[in-house]
Amino acid sequence: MRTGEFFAPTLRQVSGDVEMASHRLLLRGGFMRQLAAGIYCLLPLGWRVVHNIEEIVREEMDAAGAQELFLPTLHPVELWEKTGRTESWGPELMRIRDRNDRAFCLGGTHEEVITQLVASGVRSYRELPFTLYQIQVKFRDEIRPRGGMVRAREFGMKDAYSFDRDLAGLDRSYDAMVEGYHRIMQRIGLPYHVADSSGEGIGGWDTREFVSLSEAGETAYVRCEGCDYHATPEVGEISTSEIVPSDDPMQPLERVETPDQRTIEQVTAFLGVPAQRLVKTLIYKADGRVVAALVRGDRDLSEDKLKAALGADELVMGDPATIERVSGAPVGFAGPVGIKEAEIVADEELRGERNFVTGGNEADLHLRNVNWGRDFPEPRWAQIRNAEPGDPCAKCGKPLTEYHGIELGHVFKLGTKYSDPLEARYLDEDGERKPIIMGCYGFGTTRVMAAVAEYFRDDAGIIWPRSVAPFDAIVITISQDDEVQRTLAERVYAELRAAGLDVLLEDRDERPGVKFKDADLIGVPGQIVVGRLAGEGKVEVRRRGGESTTVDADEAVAALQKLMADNVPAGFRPPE
RNA sequence: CGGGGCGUAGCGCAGCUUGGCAGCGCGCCUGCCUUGGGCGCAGGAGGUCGCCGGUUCGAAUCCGGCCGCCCCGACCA
Repeated sequence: MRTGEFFAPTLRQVSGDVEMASHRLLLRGGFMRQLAAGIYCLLPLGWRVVHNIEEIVREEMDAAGAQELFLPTLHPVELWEKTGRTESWGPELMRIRDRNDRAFCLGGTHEEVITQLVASGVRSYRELPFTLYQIQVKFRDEIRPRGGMVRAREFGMKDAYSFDRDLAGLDRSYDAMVEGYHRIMQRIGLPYHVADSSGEGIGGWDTREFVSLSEAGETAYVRCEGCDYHATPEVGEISTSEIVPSDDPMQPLERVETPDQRTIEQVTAFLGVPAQRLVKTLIYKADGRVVAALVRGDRDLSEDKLKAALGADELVMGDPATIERVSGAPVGFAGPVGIKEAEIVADEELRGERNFVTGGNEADLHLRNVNWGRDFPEPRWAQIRNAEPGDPCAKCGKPLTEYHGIELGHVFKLGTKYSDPLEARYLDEDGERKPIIMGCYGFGTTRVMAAVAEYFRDDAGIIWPRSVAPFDAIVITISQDDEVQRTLAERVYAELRAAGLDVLLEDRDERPGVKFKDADLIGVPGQIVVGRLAGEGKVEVRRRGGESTTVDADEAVAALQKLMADNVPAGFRPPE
């Protein structure tokens, strides 16, 4: 391909509004253009990168035994109603209507469609197990898209679904997918971690995320340096062995007027008490019954952990009416003392706390020197708070640290969450009809492009790993007017292509600086410069972000292949 | 959804406070010059100032409404 006819409009400047480095570089390099908030055109360069990522994913999915298919983007809304996800997804589900006013949505994921499909095609245990996948566009009406392809409303994703007879089969299918994901990440070359996480909008257990490290990443994770345990804060396990009962004497219970002081910040400021001396009371409904969850004022409640502790299928925040009913006070003053109707679940950490401040279950009232066992019955204890940096690791006791990352892959065991409501069943050898056991496995292909650009870059532009690079190499003439250079460049270009490389020939009549800047910006791994040494038959061979050498034109192909033997330039360090 | 900011030439921006010829840089076109890191000189094209309405002799500028985009925050009692 010749640059003169290749559609890759690079930009010298992009709006100051665009903050994330990968976003800026992908726009500047002509990989993508925005059409609307969170919606992007992939230009030839960007599409080549995504295509390369897709090919790696496709090969590894096939190698793991999965079969590719292609499902519709338009889904009848009734199908989503059957699984209750029109409710749980709410406005994130993109909805449209057809000419007959029939309600459809644009697929944000495909559990419903594929489960219904499989339900209609599987009769017997003899037909199981199998795993299906597709590489498709997904639509999610995100509250706030950001970072270009990091969080878009329309994005590319590979989604796979496994169908098994039983849990043991699911474990095998799941392990095969996890293994495939490791191979995909290794082939792409992006450093990554695997973190325990929660089911979010999909639902399930043994959920893990494949995460690319990035300070610009929008998701926080905790990690144990001691045993390399990684998790999202919502599920990260904290050791409780350090909790010791306080031997502070219990002080007499005190009522304090706190007019209009509802939030933790307000109450700490008003009473002059640090947040860790407060206990906040959060009212939830778990499968319909009311629960009061207690955590220390400076902690975050983990709905995932609370849900697990209660063994609940559904957990939602209490609505204001419920809160007022059980607490007898407007929202903002709930507390455990004298609360009605609600089961009290307290974070284990509170075992070690005495004389804390809670809401008073009366308007404008808080209580000081509250103690469990005396002022309210000993609650049910469970770990229901988010892990934070500094918390001891549950596995080895070392303090957890925090980092940010970009979630690229997410694997779940679903069980019968979708096969039950959609009646995807098979007849087992004992003659019994049983629900198919499912797993699902997502991988964000367009997001990977952004994550790679975020990690592999320098001040001049992107430094693509060979595995996903839009081209293998670019041949640049210093002076396009110089016939010797032009001829030699054409020869090297032809030889590189004959060697099976995907090559750009920079044949524009631009000044050298412009060509170099553009070549660095788009980040093609191999650069061959045909310049003043062309008369001697010599060219310069460079690795973007790496080493360079001057060789005889005859040796250019071999020299380039040697410089590009590694997927990523040796000694590469990410910025910052 | 709450808060903040922005919308002016293909791109990046100034002008708006104090109403009076629509500007700058880059890019683009033509010519000359130049050719190892976003050259130089000369000439030129290119605008419904986001949209609708109002005030005014006169609106990019003031007022109202709408649309779009960006950033921050969001069940924490």
